Amino acid sequence: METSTTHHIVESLTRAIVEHRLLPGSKLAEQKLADHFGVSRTLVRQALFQLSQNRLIRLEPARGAFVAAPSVEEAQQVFAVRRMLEAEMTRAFVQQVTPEQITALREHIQQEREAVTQGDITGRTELLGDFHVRMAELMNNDVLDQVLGELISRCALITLMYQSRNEAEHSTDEHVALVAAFEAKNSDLAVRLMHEHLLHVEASLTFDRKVPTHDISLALA
Amino acid sequence: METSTTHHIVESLTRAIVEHRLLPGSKLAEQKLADHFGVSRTLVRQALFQLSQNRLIRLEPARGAFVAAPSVEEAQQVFAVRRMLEAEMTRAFVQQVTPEQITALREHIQQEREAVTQGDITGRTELLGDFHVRMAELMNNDVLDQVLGELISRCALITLMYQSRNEAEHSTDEHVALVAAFEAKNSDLAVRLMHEHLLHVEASLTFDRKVPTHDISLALA
DNA sequence: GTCGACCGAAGTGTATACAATTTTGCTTTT
DNA sequence: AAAAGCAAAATTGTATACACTTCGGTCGAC
Repeated sequence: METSTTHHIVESLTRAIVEHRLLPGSKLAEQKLADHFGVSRTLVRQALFQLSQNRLIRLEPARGAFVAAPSVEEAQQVFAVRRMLEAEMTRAFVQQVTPEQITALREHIQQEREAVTQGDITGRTELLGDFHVRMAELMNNDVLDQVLGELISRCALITLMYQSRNEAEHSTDEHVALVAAFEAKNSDLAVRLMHEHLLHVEASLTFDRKVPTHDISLALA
Repeated sequence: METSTTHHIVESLTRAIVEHRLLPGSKLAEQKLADHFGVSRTLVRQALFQLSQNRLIRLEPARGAFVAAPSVEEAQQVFAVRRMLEAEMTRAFVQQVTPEQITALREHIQQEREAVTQGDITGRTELLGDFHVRMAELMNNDVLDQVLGELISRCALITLMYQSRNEAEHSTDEHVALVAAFEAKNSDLAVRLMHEHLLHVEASLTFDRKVPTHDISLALA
């Protein structure tokens, strides 16, 4: 199962949603997608089901698929879980971090800076989230990667909608401070910095800008 | 989408796997399942895909679906994540716990005891895991429920395989101690007890009993 | 006797056909 | 003119048909 064709459709739709070429609330009609990708509805339906598991779209019985519009509230819940999980992850990370890993994280931060200065909004959002996933990867725990990866991708949409350039720069600075604490093997400091970092990112999202939507009842609520 | 028929198939297969009527490694042929449930392969495939997302089965391209045989190693990774997440969850829980919630947890523990004394292995495993999910539910964070629920169901299979009655009784006793710490609002103690509790459960799983399997290459390895 | 190639059966992957439901727009009624 | 009802079109849900891959076994070469 799990063919590469279906995967390609998932990737393509994911990019479109994350890059806001498809706005929250948009209807995703199966036949139109099938025509566009040159496949049958079968594969499109597989892809849509997978996207619904990633919370990028919403499936309504007999009505179809719609691009998800994650609420700020939902993002706050995700951040609450991230703070719980990543605080302890950070503590464990500091205890087993190696100089090579420090170097790798610093290289990652360099990429973040480039994306921020170049105004690559999608790239910077992805890289800023990936910093945390990189940490998880370095701990040799596949389950941890996966859980954290899900959490981060789950609020990627809303982060994209709400995060400004200044806030992105601030995040990168906080990543720098975190790595310094890792290098100093100061786990208490690292945990505190991580906790505050996540609070800052969350706080930057609560500015209630208008969320574009096609769902009338939601737009008028 | 997401029809009730597909859901029924998922539930039915889940029970069969969790109750060990289908052993790890067993092949799940689409047509046989379709005949059994009186539906087409289409719905069976949807159900199988969903089960693969829950890690209850493994899908191999062009080869089919097989009941998962989670390794002890994988379970250990899940427990490592649970310790991270639940330690902090416990801290937050104690800060906002109410007397009614204490009562509700004690009632839950009573159910655990009944399942243990009656030798209801499936029931006790589910209830022992549910204690942790109940805590998550009481925190009004849907994302937390869901993430923790996934983690717990993910090692339900292996817990069932490896946990003895004595170990189950021990778990219940630890739940009692935890609730006492909640009631005393002693968050440091509660966090420590939770951490140790999860270590104990994990330790009880590492006895390397033989895992029944139909996968020859794995059986001979 | 063992190894390898080929062929048939079985099973999965994809497309298409058909059924059921929803949506839409027109007509009718008040 | 607005609302309700109805019928056709569009869309989703399910089944089936067909293509392609894998698996087992037999036959033949060495």
